[in-house]
Amino acid sequence: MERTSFAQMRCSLARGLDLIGDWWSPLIIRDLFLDVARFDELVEDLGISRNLLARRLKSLAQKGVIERVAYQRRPARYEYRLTEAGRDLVPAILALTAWGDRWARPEEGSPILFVHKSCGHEFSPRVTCSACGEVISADAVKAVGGPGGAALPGTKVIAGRLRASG
Amino acid sequence: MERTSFAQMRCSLARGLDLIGDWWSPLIIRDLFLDVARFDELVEDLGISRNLLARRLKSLAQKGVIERVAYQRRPARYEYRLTEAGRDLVPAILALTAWGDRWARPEEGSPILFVHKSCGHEFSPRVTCSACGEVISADAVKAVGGPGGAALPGTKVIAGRLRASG
DNA sequence: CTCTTGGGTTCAATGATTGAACTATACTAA
DNA sequence: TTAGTATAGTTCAATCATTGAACCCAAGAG
Repeated sequence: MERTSFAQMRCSLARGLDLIGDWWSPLIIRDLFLDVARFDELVEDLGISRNLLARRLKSLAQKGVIERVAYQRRPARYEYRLTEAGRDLVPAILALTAWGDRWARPEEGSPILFVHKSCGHEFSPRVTCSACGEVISADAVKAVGGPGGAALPGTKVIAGRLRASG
Repeated sequence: MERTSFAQMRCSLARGLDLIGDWWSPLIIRDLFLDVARFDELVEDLGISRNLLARRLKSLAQKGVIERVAYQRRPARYEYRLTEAGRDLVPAILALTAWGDRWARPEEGSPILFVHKSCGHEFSPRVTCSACGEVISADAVKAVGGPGGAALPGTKVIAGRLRASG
């Protein structure tokens, strides 16, 4: 009766969630992105249990999203850094943050704002179409089956439908 | 010793995660988006435990992400639909799916592909800057403190830093 | 009047999360 | 020399959540 693993599902969302690992992980990745990178800082910032943080960091490192790096020897001290995969996850996390900001913002206003260094403006992350550049809404997207689709747990019903409608 | 709630954190990512509720929820939302909307279909598609699905659906409905709608009376039968907030979450989920597709794709290829109805092209969801339209990378983003920031659990260290650097 | 369908509940067993206490190493100051 | 501090964890008991299986109930359908 372990928690059901998403790793074997034929769904990139499920497999992505499996890499992330659990509920605290997005906040850990947010913290690493914001340069809160050391064990005790993470405990203090998040209020997470120390043993749980230790396990999460190990899991994220093992999955290749973060890495453990010594920032000094004698005494050996470590911090955690985003890998390439981890940095690539940041925009998706920003998109989720923007959603939270629209639908669950504190009364006092947004906790964090983002500035795009390239253009200098404060901005809101938007999800757009790689083909035409337009902002994407749920209604404008049609899903079609890909070569990796299969009717396994996680996509048992979906796989057949996408193949039929393809 | 309940699971730590993210609802009071002064972080839109944490609050967004709190709305989503748990690990299965993104997959449930994906299924609703793909018109797998009925209780038994969800159980079959995902392989989720029935009692857990029931609790998740209640929680998502209570948080305003989905709604329970009778699609017939006599006998009363229900399906679940995304609310406006739920539909607005879809692009963020697509961004996460695209990340999973880059870093955890099955050997056989992508399980699902997306077509943008407006332009007719298959596409990959991209996160872009609302000000200049450029694709965003982690390195190009600077975070600054907003009016809702506060040094509470979840942002105890971050809040001070963002205020200082603002 | 029995069977099937849809939409759930209830239950025991097992894992995961929590918070507190503890460990270990190396430097620092008195 | 000795006490104290900083960093980075590990160990532990108690509680919570997740799992899978079994069960329930109403309303058609045969």
